[in-house]
Amino acid sequence: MAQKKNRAAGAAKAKNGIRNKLFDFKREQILEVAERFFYHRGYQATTVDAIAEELGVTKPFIYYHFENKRDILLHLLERTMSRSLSVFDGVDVEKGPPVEILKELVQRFVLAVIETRVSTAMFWRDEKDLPINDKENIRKMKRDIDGGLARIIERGIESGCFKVNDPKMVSICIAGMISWIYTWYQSDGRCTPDEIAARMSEYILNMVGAH
Amino acid sequence: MAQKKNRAAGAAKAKNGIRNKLFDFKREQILEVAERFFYHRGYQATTVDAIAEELGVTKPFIYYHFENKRDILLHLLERTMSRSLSVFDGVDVEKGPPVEILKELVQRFVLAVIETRVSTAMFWRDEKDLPINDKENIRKMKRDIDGGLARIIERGIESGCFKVNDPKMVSICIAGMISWIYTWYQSDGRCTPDEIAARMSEYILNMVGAH
DNA sequence: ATTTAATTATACTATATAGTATATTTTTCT
DNA sequence: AGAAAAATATACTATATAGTATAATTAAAT
Repeated sequence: MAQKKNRAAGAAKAKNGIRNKLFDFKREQILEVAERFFYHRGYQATTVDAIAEELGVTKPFIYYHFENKRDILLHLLERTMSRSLSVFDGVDVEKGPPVEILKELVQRFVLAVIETRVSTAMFWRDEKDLPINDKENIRKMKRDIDGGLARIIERGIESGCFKVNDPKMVSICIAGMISWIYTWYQSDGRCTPDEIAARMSEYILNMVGAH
Repeated sequence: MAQKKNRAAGAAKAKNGIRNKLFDFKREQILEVAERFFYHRGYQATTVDAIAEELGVTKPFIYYHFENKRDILLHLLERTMSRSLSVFDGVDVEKGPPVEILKELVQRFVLAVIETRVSTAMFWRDEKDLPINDKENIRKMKRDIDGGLARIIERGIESGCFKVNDPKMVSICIAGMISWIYTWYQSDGRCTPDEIAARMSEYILNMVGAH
């Protein structure tokens, strides 16, 4: 009959706006540190104590703000997912010139991966540490992204501006090539994010035989 | 002054061929189970006890054949690396028609990734669990692969049969797109490995503007 | 100001697990 | 067969770490 002691478990009350903002702020701080640590050391190898120490607090502070360790990972991954899906914001894959739309999507996608590369790495590495239904949730979002790319490629093929077969495989290839950035991008590297985006969109338009 | 008790530490003697083969065979059995477990559960989450139990032996059996847990991971990754590098066997990137060579390399690379997808996943996930100099070793091999691809693309550009800029970035894109296969390939999927290899090589030749 | 509720810390539990000292069994050699 | 060496198991240690019961502190409410 142990009742929950932390706030993380229950929904935040509508009133007390200031307090809730403070609560959210602290959660953000925890997430920021956790992200860094999970990225460099991995989820399993990161201890809750280490996160607490980095923040200058103690473990119960963390458990007051999150239900458990997995809960922290889940929040990080959900944030990354929604950022990735936002690539489609304001873009209607069913209308407009496929070449332009694909180019735009690729560029946005590249920038999103670079921006979220730390959590994207966890995405592909630590997903297995989630409970099954959260895992399924994430898989679905991945499918949505591949599906969006596949649809624009299909339209491009139908309208004759792309010359390529198997839109599904092409879209997986595109998604892979872009996602892969997280394994090699370095902020002090040779190219800026915009340059990378520009080149990759060029390569990808070549790939689908755009003209 | 505790002297090593396991054979894993010392070099195998040249004589006693049968015994060494048996020793190697047992090591292979351990590696096979470890690979499966590391893949599904991750390195950290896999216990040595679990590996032993799956094999129907006990923990000291493992430690007699390997120095420690990391040693097992290291052997798995080294095996994968050398399989990946074998993609270049008998291929001279400095001679012959770039189109044909790139096509051949891509197809081989695809098949290698599919074949070693389990350990390739670990490659990108559990590398961080290795000691620094082993990590550096692995990085070097990755660079060798990207470098080989970049070289053939450079030659293709020089000889006018590829139309694309920035060979280095192109080669990273190619390597990424192919490596990515490990995240989605399923043996009961829609395409056979050969079909995937054929399509990808086509896409990639498109990408570099081959004609 | 005092009471109550929310927040954070101290100090602990329970458990998991890498690695090992030592005993036992099996194999090899003469 | 019997001695020596190799291979494997039993039973243990040491340690790390997720999570918690409870106490102390701080903020809010009356």
